[in-house]
Amino acid sequence: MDLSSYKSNQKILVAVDCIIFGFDGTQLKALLIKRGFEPEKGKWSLMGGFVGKNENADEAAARVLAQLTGLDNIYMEQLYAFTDVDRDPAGRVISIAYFALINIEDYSEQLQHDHEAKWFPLSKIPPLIFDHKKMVAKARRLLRQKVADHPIGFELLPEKFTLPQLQSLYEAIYETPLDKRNFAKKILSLKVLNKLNEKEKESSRKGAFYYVFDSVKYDKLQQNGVRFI
Amino acid sequence: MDLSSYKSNQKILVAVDCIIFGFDGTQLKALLIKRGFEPEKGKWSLMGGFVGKNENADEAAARVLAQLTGLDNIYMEQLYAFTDVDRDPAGRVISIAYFALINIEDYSEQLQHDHEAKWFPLSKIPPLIFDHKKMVAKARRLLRQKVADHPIGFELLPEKFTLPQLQSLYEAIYETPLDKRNFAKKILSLKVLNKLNEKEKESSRKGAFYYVFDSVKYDKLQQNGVRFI
DNA sequence: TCAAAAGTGTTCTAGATACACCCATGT
DNA sequence: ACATGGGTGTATCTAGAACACTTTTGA
Repeated sequence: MDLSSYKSNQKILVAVDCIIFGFDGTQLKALLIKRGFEPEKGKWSLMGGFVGKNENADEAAARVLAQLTGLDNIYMEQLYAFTDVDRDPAGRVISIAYFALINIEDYSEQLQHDHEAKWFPLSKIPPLIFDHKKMVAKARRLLRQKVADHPIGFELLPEKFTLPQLQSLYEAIYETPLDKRNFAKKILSLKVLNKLNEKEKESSRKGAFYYVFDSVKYDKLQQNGVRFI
Repeated sequence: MDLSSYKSNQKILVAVDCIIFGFDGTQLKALLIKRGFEPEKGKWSLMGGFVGKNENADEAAARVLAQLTGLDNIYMEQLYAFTDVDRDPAGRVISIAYFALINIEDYSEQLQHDHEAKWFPLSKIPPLIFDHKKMVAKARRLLRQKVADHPIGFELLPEKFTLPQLQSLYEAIYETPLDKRNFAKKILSLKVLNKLNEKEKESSRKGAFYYVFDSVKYDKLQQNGVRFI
């Protein structure tokens, strides 16, 4: 804190913007909305909102996210505060960006229409307003980094998932093919997945066993430090 | 952004606080100041200040840091935005925390007195105001993480440093002893240090060769991804 | 000559990578 | 019967960990 009194300092609008990632089985996607008001009305944008009087930024981000997706209890994390003086042409607004991971299937079509929202593959993000492109890029870097040693990839999948699904997810995140033998070996060696006695039969004749993430086993491991990939 | 107009939303004071790390050859330390104004006057605190009308948070943090240390061009990075509603009892203030690494020798005694500032070993941080303790803890986690794959440890040392000095630094950061043979092997295998034909003779009879970090060599390596430790 | 820190090499182990075939099933 | 994707094991290589003695030199 500096020596000047609180009163003489300038107050600033504080917003949150959410980079919402989803995975459709093949591609990693981000949820964008068509901005409904000026400035930049009609342009693609991240979902955002202002931090209110009686909430912190985490709460504001959760509120904004619930508004758009109808979902609660989403995995979410603060990414970075974007504070450039002219980032918003309409006035001095800083934005605290959050990144969120959701299971794309949980997201209702209805809300998609209500908000003119759309999922875009990361390779096909349209031009975005303000500094939102930077936000997406930063979120993507954090996702890669995080997913290597935290069990957050599962947030992007249904509760029950198959190893091939999980592998596709990692391949999408890292944009690189992985060897399925080595992948299975590595993931299963962590012993944080429980195999179910049930197969997913949509995508192959043979069917692939479902697994679920076991957070209790993970927590026990956690002490040391885990590498997921 | 949300549908409500900009005007109806609440503006908030935005501060920056700096966690300043230094290394004295043995211990990792943080620079704290005795707060000179209310609330909490006289308590230990991080160095901070408000974000002004015509600067972004990075600039504000650099300004604050220069005020306290007289130093420019310091390694600095945004850490996290702390936004809890009641974090500052005097009003709604959010704080964007920065962490900075300085060479402790560059820091003048004079300024230390001017600001009633003092270096504290991380194991002996006194009670701090507001949420500053959380800030320090978070900064420390980031330092450990960062230093593993970015060449920032050097920021804490003089330009010329010896391998034993560098090793002590890593030992202080990770709070664990390291094997000097393995350490030297690993660090030198990166080939980003240049050995000088000159020895540091203070701390031993034999003397230890000085090295300097070669950022050009590092940049070439950088493409791939490096692990420092 | 001895105390104190610097410097240096080898072996072992574990994890990462590369790689190819059989299995189950629906059509 | 065959096409499709699922599942599995082994050999090799590389990086990290463990470990002890010699060198230099000022006092």
